[in-house]
Amino acid sequence: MERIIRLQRKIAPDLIAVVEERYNVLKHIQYAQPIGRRALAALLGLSERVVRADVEFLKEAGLVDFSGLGMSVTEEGHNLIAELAQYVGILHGLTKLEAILAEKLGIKQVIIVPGDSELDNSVFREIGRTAASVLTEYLQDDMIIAVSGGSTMAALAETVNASMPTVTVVPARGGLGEQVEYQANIIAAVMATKLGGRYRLLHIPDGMSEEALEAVRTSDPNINEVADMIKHADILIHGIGEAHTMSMRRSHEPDVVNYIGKNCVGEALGHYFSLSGDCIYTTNSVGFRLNDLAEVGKVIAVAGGQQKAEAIVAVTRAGSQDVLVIDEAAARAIQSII
Amino acid sequence: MERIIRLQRKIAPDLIAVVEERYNVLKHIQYAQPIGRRALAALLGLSERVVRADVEFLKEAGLVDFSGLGMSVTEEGHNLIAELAQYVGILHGLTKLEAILAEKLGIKQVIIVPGDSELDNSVFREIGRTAASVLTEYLQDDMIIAVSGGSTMAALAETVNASMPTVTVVPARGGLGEQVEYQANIIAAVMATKLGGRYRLLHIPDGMSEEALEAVRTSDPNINEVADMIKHADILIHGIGEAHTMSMRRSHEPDVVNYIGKNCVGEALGHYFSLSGDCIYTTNSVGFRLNDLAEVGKVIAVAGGQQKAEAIVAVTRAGSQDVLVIDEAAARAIQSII
DNA sequence: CATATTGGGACATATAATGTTCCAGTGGGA
DNA sequence: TCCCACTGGAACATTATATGTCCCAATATG
Repeated sequence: MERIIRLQRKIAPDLIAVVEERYNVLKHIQYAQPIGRRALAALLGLSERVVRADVEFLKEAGLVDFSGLGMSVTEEGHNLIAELAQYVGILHGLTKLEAILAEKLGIKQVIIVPGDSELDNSVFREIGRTAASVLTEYLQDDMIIAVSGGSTMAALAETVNASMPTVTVVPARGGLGEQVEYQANIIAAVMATKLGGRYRLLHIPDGMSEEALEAVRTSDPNINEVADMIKHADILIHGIGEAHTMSMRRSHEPDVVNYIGKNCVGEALGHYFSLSGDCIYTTNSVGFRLNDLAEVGKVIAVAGGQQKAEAIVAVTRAGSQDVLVIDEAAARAIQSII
Repeated sequence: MERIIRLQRKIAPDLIAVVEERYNVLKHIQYAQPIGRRALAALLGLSERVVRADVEFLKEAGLVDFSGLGMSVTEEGHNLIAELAQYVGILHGLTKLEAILAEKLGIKQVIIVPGDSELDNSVFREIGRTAASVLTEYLQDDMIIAVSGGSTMAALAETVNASMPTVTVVPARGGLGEQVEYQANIIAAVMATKLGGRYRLLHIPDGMSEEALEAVRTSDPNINEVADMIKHADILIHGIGEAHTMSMRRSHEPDVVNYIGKNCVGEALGHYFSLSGDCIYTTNSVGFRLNDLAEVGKVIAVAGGQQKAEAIVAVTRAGSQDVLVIDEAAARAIQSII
């Protein structure tokens, strides 16, 4: 069952919308029968003509009957509703969940990729691809895109597929502590290459002292330039990490790791957040800072896996994300904790 | 699995064509990769633009890659083909089977309703509804429709749903030996009422002697009139019966029943046919005769259940049917005997 | 270097979806 | 009994989408 629906979503994603709509229409007729087209349209929030097209199909399929009083579902239609319920339940579950999470987390749009990226690597890649197509959707000429690091972002960059020669990609923050192919610099370069556009890099390690930072800043004018581009990026697209994992990976001092582990659950762009969404700790670096958010056009967050549920909640509570792309496992885990 | 596909066929039948096409395109790319749009279009027998729309979708879904050499399926696409194979196999199985049977039986169009009408009553009704919509498709003003008797035809008549006030419905043959609601007369009346049209009846029992028939004919001018309408009907729509069952039901003489049971397998419109399609025996009655077939516009045959497989083969071999509506069980049984 | 094929792009046209409006019936309530 | 608000059916202009038909620069292959 689940597998078929996965296939469906992959090979014909627009079809599920049709199925959902027809099921929904049928259900509403059952609920309010006998009911007329106009009343039904008002009930469903659809235009009369669209409802008409739907009910004409349902009539043709023998699922509804027409009479002078209005439409009503046939016995067969009644049976079908019951059967369709669980089918559409799974189908519709995610889009419904998307709406719920969007409201609860205060995000404009939540996109849930079916499956579990921790168990199924194809789901992981699918998150990347989905986020990439969201990005492509917003892309326009001469835009500046800021990207974070991380394995998810790396997968995303690989699947970007558009021609945007006038776009510039920059890393959202310095940070050289990680595996090289997951560094923001590399990801910015990869993405820019895929887009046929330009990129600028930031060669600044995470966690430098204030003094050292200042010294590098003054000695290298490129850094301030890039930092300024980051602050006014048109699109910021970033991953979300678990606070503890990230603090370990970044080799912070043991007491800092401890402090973060005790107080924080989520990390994004070098900021560590508590579950309530407060920024508890920030690594020293050049680049994006939390109060730059207001200046940025669109913010797209990407993450997957139920382990990251708390982290996702923390980060989304902290700032105003526009789009959140997650997998089904994360979505369900989030639903259970908020 | 089967159930979901049944739901799909019911709630969104046109969508399965899309799935099939995309699967087909994907499969052909895999077979001939790397291949270009034009070559692929030629291979598939589709127009270039249509292929293009498909591959653009497949590309967006990450199932194919484009390069200067042509298109090739990604690893994910490769995996998906394997998964889709069985899904589309079932989906496509029937339409493929329709084509096979149409060719082997020499019928213009075979329509297979999924399921087994012997086991599932909804399938039985679905056959009726499907045949009714085929009928509606061909219906035009002032047409004369000849109908046979039988339970399948009764189900069909109930589901007819169109407004055709200028249409006249007549029974294809006399025949009063059966259950009243399954008689051709009643079915003609029901169907005419559903269409808002007229009907004419034939009050002649099956199996009268030649002399008696002649007597009734001369005494009642109405009979010859209706008989003439039948001969020039625009649409003839009839059921198919098992020879032995029908001969019993019609209370023929014991030796006739025996003769039919030994030599015939199929019955339609009072004619009994051998498996090879030869007319072995004909009940005496007024109305349609085999050599009237040429005069009739469209012939639609309807039947269901695997028990009727041989009967269907016999009847379709006998005359030129235009459309045959059967259920999946019958279709598979037919496939195994031809 | 010539050639055939590639993907990408553009644009007119055909087809389908949709918005909008009207109509003749027909129940139910006054 | 009459009126009114509702029904389904139909029509038509408008919009959106799909499709057919070219052309182009790039590129692998000989």
